[in-house]
Amino acid sequence: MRPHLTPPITDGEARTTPLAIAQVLRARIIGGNYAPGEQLVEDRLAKHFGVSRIPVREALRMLEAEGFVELVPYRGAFVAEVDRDSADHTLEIRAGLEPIAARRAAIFRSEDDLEVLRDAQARGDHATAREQYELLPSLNSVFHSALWSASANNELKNLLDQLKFKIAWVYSLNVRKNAKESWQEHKRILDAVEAGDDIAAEQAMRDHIDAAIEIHRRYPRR
Amino acid sequence: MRPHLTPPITDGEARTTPLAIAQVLRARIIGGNYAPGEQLVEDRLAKHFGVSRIPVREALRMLEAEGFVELVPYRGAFVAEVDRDSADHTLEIRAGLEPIAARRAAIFRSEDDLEVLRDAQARGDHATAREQYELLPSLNSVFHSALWSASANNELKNLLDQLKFKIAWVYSLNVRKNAKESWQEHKRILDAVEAGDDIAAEQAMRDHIDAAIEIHRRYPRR
DNA sequence: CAAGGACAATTCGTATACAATCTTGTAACA
DNA sequence: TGTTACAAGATTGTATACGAATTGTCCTTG
Repeated sequence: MRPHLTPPITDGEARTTPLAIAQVLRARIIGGNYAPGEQLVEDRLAKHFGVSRIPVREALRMLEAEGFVELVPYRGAFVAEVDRDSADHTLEIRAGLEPIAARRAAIFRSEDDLEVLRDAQARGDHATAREQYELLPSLNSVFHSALWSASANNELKNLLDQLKFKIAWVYSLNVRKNAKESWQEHKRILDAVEAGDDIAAEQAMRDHIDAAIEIHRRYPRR
Repeated sequence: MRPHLTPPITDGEARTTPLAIAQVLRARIIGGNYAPGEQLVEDRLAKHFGVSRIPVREALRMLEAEGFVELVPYRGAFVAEVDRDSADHTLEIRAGLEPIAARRAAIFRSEDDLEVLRDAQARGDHATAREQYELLPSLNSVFHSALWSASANNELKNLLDQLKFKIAWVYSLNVRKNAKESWQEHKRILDAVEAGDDIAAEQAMRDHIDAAIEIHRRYPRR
């Protein structure tokens, strides 16, 4: 399967070529390999990945929808600029949506959801206690993703899944310093979700996001 | 410009062919011309629009990002199903975002923004008083769009602009009965935005959206 | 008669080729 | 010197053609 280009596209397992290309490009944009505003020339990318321009174009369309590139007709694709303001704006959107997810999760969570949340929480605590900070970003991602799934609102989950990459981009440089507080906040959210207390879950998540934004404001990356 | 296909694509002015096709398809999906779950065969659409499959594919990618179609690799594009739940879920997302926009609008609105808002409000009141209900949906859209612009959060505006179509889809059948109350609520929002009272604006918008959801729940479309 | 496999038909995936458009540099002109 | 016109180069837009995956059908086989 995927006849022409298995070698260059290193991504683990993407069902289609455009998806694989999009993942690589997204990771590079988040990782800062491309300068903001830089043009992504289709032909160059196509040669780089060893494919034709068609799948590259589709990948760029996906990244456009996620806000990582801007597509200008007859001009090309340009890496989006993430200035201080647009970072704030993205976090503000997150602040509007995550509390809703938490509230719903407290109502609709299944036993399986709780399982995953408890597990992520335990691993997070563990890693924090041992100061294995490099593990935290992915554990954090697991915790939040599990909450979105538990919210039983698929549109919301999809939206937050998309935002996730952008938030990762925003946060990319300053990994949150106060890991311990962060996982204490998670604990509070988890407790509320377990108890089925939707109001408390919403409030706990609101506090959690606000704290993250506060930290982000205090230690600006650029 | 747009060499090959000016006649079939009736859209007003879209800069590129895929955009024009996407607009037509979106309108048809919202308008109920395609059954939910129905497959949109690229070849058929291409012939219908008098273009090749390439621009059709790009249009479908856009609609996928907006949640109107589902793209399955090697199977095709299918019109999304909007059941009762997913409609609720979309409205819930809106309920999370619009109050933020209103709060920010109260802080950042320019004199031009206020101009547009006052104008929309006046026209809405006028149309309501004369019972010209057919004018209300577009005026309502103008009012809300102006608020999003005034919020000075471009990411939020883009997101709400996308959601707009889906919300239109959700509401498509039952135009809100109580137009008068709706525009009284707008008035309250506008007053708060004019006064620069961000807390009041946020609360007024929250009430407005909640009322809309309540109506929607009371008069289900399917 | 049910289960499994070969095959055909349909549809998507993408490589190639060429047309349309935009940008930039240059030269003629006021 | 500043401005416009134009041509060349680069890049995107899309039509065509063919390869690949999926699905359904019909045949075989136990």
